[in-house]
Amino acid sequence: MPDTPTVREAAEAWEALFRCQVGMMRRLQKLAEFKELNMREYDVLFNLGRCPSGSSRLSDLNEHLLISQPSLSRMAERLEAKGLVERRTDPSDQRAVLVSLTDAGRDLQRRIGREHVRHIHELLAPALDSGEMAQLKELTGKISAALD
Amino acid sequence: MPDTPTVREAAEAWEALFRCQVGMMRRLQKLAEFKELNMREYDVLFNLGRCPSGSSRLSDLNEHLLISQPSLSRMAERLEAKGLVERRTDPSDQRAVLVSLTDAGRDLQRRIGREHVRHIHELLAPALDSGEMAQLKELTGKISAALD
DNA sequence: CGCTTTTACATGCAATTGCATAGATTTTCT
DNA sequence: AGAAAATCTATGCAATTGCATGTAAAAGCG
Repeated sequence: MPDTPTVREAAEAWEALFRCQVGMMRRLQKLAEFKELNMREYDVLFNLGRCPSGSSRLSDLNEHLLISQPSLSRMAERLEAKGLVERRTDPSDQRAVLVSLTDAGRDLQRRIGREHVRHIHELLAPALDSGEMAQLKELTGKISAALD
Repeated sequence: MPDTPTVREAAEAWEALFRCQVGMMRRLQKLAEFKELNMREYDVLFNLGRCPSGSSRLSDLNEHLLISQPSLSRMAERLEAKGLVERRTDPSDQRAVLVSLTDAGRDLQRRIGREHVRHIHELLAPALDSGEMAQLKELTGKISAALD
């Protein structure tokens, strides 16, 4: 029967997850697709890409990232300078800035994304079978859900 | 029967794991235990703490971290200046630098570690039961193993 | 409605980071 | 052994980051 976890069990599960993430990241970061855009910047484009409305406030975007608010503010500036995103004041809240992908940004995100996904598959497929992938997705999904 | 995973299944599992990690990190980073030492620095002390020999080459240490080699080199400098680690040339390889925890470093790592583990438990326990923790540990462990 | 508090983003500035490279040692190869 | 290649760390330097703070707009409140 599912027992309530001990501190040790939680710590060991987290450590394993963390190490796994570091190991994956170390390999993924070096790949060619992140030559022109590093993972942090790609992550911004990726998050914008899956915005239902097509645009997002900087502050909302920031919730999904590990970087600080000032850092994101400046990254948005740089991405705009590269022509990958557009920034405009939110008409319904003059304080806020809405960011959205330009066509070039969307293209680049997709191009990098395809390579990225291919490499993820290469790294994970030897380790887990189809059922285990589903388990991992479910377990980590539960944690994310519990954090909100 | 365990099927070989599709690209999509791998991508979804990875995305779920990644999001989970970001969510956890965002919460953990802000906590009081990382006021005097940020997570990256703590991670260095943590890795040194579990070195069987008590010390590690910078380059070996670097394998477990996401930061670059020059960045670790300078972080070691700063940690030494804070009296948390010691650095000495590896007698068996004059190029290498062995880093080890000082007593103060070990104490600080343990003190932070206790709080950290407590908070990890607080975040994870509502999400997963004991058996699920074990599953998560095993799945992520398999991935880490496959990466080597 | 005025006044305080909160929220959202930008900016000054010092600290940290990564890239490219150098310096020193070890390893490999012939 | 001797030359060439690989390995390990350090450093110059520009770019990025975070912290503290500033500015402007919105929300809350008596």
